[in-house]
Amino acid sequence: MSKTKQVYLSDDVRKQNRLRIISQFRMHGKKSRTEISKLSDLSAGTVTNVSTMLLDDGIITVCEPDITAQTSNSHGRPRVQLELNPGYRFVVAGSLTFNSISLSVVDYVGNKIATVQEKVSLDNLNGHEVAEAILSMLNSLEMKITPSIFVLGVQGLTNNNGKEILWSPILSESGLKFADHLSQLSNAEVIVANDSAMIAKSLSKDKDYKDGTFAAVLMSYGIGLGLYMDGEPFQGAKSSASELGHISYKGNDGALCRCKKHGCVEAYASDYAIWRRANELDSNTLPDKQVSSEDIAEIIKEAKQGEGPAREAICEAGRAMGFGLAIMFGLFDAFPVVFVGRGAQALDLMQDEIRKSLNEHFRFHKQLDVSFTQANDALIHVENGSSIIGLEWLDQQAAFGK
Amino acid sequence: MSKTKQVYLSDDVRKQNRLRIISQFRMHGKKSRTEISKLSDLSAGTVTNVSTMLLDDGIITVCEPDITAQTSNSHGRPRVQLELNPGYRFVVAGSLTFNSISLSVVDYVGNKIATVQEKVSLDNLNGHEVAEAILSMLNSLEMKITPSIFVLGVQGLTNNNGKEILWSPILSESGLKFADHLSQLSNAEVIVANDSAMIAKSLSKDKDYKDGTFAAVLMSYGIGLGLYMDGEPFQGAKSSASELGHISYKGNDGALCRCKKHGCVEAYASDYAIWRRANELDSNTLPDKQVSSEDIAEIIKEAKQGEGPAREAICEAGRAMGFGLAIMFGLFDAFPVVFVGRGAQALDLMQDEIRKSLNEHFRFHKQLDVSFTQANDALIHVENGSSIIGLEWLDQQAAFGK
DNA sequence: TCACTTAATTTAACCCTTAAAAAATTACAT
DNA sequence: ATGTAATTTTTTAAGGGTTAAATTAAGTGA
Repeated sequence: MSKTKQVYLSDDVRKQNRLRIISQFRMHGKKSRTEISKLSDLSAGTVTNVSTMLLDDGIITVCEPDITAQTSNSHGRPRVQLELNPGYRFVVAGSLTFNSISLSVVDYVGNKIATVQEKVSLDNLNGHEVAEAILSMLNSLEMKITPSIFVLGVQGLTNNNGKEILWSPILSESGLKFADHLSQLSNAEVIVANDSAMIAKSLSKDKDYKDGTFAAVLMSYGIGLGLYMDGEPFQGAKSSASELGHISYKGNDGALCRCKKHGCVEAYASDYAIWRRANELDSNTLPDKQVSSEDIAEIIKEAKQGEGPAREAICEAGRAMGFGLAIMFGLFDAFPVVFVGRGAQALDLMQDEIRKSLNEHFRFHKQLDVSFTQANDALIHVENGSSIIGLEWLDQQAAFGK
Repeated sequence: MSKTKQVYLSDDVRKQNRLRIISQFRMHGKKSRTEISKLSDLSAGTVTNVSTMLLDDGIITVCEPDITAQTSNSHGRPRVQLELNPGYRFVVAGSLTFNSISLSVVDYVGNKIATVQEKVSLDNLNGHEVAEAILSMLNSLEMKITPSIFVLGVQGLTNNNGKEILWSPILSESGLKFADHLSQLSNAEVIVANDSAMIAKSLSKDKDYKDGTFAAVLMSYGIGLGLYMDGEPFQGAKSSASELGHISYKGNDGALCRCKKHGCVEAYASDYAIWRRANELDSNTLPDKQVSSEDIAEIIKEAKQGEGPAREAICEAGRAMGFGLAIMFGLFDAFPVVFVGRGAQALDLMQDEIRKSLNEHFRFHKQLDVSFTQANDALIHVENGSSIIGLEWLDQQAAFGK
């Protein structure tokens, strides 16, 4: 029944309350003790005690009284605003894609204080070399800070523990204990996570999706899926993302997929599939070209102009996607979907096909009222999600000590 | 961040520890204070305090010293065994099927103290009448106890809150707020839950599956699915079970499904589908006959004797099931499956086909080492799972007070 | 300057846990 | 029988945490 050994000693009460107060600052930014007391439902006394400790530990700081705020025109002792101490710890949030590494240094408040991006073909490098590349990029920034944690979004399958890249299209090695490499070199915590899961994490903080149930579908080199149920990320039993891309859409006489089987959703809805179809290439061969954002933009432009192979490619992608969603909604219930990535920019063009296909394949007696939206800048969301993960990890450390 | 308002006040510490101790008795049966202290990781003093309260509240009782246990040949003050008080509260655990209601009265320890089963065609009754039928069956037992909670397993889709039957093949009404009907008449708590979910709950207490990840697949009138991930039941966003039966297996030119669409897994793997195929009927019509256990047993017998329509029906069911599992495993990762119900009795006959189809449709880069087992007596498991749910509810009430 | 208001801190009471001491209850040796 | 050792259970005292209430701090306004 109580699997996880939970101890409700006074000591843990204090730790829980530390986290509670830190979380309030994380959510709301600058707040006075009184406000925190109300928000956290803890007594004023407790907030005073805990804040004193957090101040001592350098986790929060006292804000300079805001001169611009003029007379507060309120009576009584003025509130003293506190906030998370930006310099307490630092997160490196990053994203690894097939041809680039991009990193951001984020302070404890969540401000991005530096960014660096480099074109690198990762498939030539082994785990150790990737780790070295990351650190040398970081060194090039010549910052005087030491990051406490790296969080990296990667395309592909990662282990639930955040330590291994089980498989990734952008790396030659598979089953890579990547975190260990970087961890040893940097002496910091390392978490590797699925890029779509990071996008979903980022979106989950949007007020539209907060505490809700939704899916982020990343349409680019492959089809990624990040799922939130009741505000909590959904993960597979052992590995990261659920596979939407490799649902069998057309059976084994369908188009060739990167996974070497035929008929997967990905073989119709990913960027290479759309490009292949738009260029009227053989659906039984994989294009050896890396499809670029410009290629997709071009196809979308053509598709908008009317009937033709470009339009047909987009529509077929929509039908495959609708099928995949129908299957997923059957297993999970239906929920809003946010499309992200290059392919998502064609959402308005393919939305009708998605819905038609979804309705055709969706089975009875569940509600089917879902909204589709489109989010731009997949990369920003990956980094943002990674940074949130990193900050949450730091909050845990700050609350429960090390 | 902290969505659910969790209060870690001293008051709740006591309540948590009450639950912790109750759970130990629930798991291990008769135990002395000393043993509970070790098991629960609470100090002897706390266990004494809490047990005293639990004894006062009638939640636990002192066991009669076991005369047969002879000299304990141990020095010191003998342990006093305590156990859950069987008479503290009672659960009615039941199962509603298309042609019967079956109920068991279970005491607080978990002993089944009475059972009653009746043939009733539920599709002629409305919610109120079903509730009345249940209570009159209970009255016929002439027991002097008042149940505190009813937990009923039903085929079909139930709401996550356990109060509504959203859709069930055995009832004419849909969107039925069934719990309210029975609750008002009985003045007790009522939970309605999906039958497959109850089967999975029951199996989750087996040592083979405890704390694990597995699926219970009920093959009978339809295809039911009960899922456990890391020892926790998986539910859809709003409604109960995930749908394995209505995954599109053959596309819209496939066999007719009860859901009025074509090509669902259920249209090949459910008992009516197997019967239809074995009897070489048109796959575009639904048999109006309710297939019985005997019908299925007969088909299995024939299938064992060699090639022919019976054998082919079973194999086709296996292929459909394998396809459904492949889809599911893609989304959730692969895990052991327990087959239950009439159709499951053909597991040995269809296992090869399931695995072949599974391997064919399962997509790359996830482990695929799953065990298939077969559990008999679906009904027993439904009732057992329901009873566990009821007892857990009572434990919560006992710990946190009302 | 004084009354008034609001924020933050301190105080006193209370709850719960634990470790240690005490009490209870038995086995066994003499 | 009786005393000693062993073991379980209860009691006690100390310690940590929380809260409500009282107090102190720090402003506004007349």
